[in-house]
Amino acid sequence: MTHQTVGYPRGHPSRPGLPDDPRAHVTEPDPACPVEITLAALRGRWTTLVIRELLRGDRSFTELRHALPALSDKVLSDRLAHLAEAGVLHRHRVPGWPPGTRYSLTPQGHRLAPILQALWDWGAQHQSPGHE
Amino acid sequence: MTHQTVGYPRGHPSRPGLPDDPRAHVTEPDPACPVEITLAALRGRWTTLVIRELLRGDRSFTELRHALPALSDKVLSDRLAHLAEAGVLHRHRVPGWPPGTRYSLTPQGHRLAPILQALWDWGAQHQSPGHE
DNA sequence: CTGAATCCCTGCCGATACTG
DNA sequence: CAGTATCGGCAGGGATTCAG
Repeated sequence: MTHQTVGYPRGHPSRPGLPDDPRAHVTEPDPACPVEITLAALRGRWTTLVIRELLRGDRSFTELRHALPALSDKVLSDRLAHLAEAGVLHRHRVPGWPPGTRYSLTPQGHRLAPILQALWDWGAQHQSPGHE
Repeated sequence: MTHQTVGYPRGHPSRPGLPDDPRAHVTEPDPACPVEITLAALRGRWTTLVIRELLRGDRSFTELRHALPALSDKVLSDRLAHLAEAGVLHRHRVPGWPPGTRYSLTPQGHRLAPILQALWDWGAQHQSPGHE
């Protein structure tokens, strides 16, 4: 997926990174676009479910597998690696035996909560009127 | 992609569709999840760029092609069909010659603006500290 | 002008099996 | 326990071509 978005019709002289921002005027998908960065972080099946689990507190690999039984090892591993690289979560290896790793959201990851909330609200509005 | 998200750590007794909502507790991807519905609407390369153009006003097929030169007919057609089905935009055929079709956002589509803004802001925060 | 049909190629997802 | 390696299937995206 790729994006380069945002740009309110009416003028907000200098909102953070908006219509004034040159990046809001790109004519083709650009991985450096902030919108794309965020959507890239959220992309992938299971991704938001993993984030939801971590919003409730830190978790181990096994706890995540238990919370999402239909999620395979490989995909969970992929998601965790992806989210770690995206700066959404943080790995913490616990020394000793049995070897353990805890996963917790970074501050940046916690800032996804209102976004997920907004996505939820839009989708809920969409289905309640039942226009489709 | 699939999601079932949202769920603030701290208790909000009855926010719209949140931790209290049973759908916030699903253990596997569900297309009926509001979060998934929204992400599905935004999914696809070029999708948010098309929405951005329409946020600035209604457009014709050709105007969109001109605004996004690297976007092929087929993909633009796909995106418009997808967004129309998602309830984001509305087709309006103009009778006469040359045959024309105008595309404009639905009210639901306009409600994506703050979401795209939020996505932008998160992504901008992400890259300014330059942690990657 | 506005699309739909086709073809190919790539990347994601899932299952299975294997290491530290 | 916490992953990685590999393989196959399938859907998405782009170019080209054709039609209303």
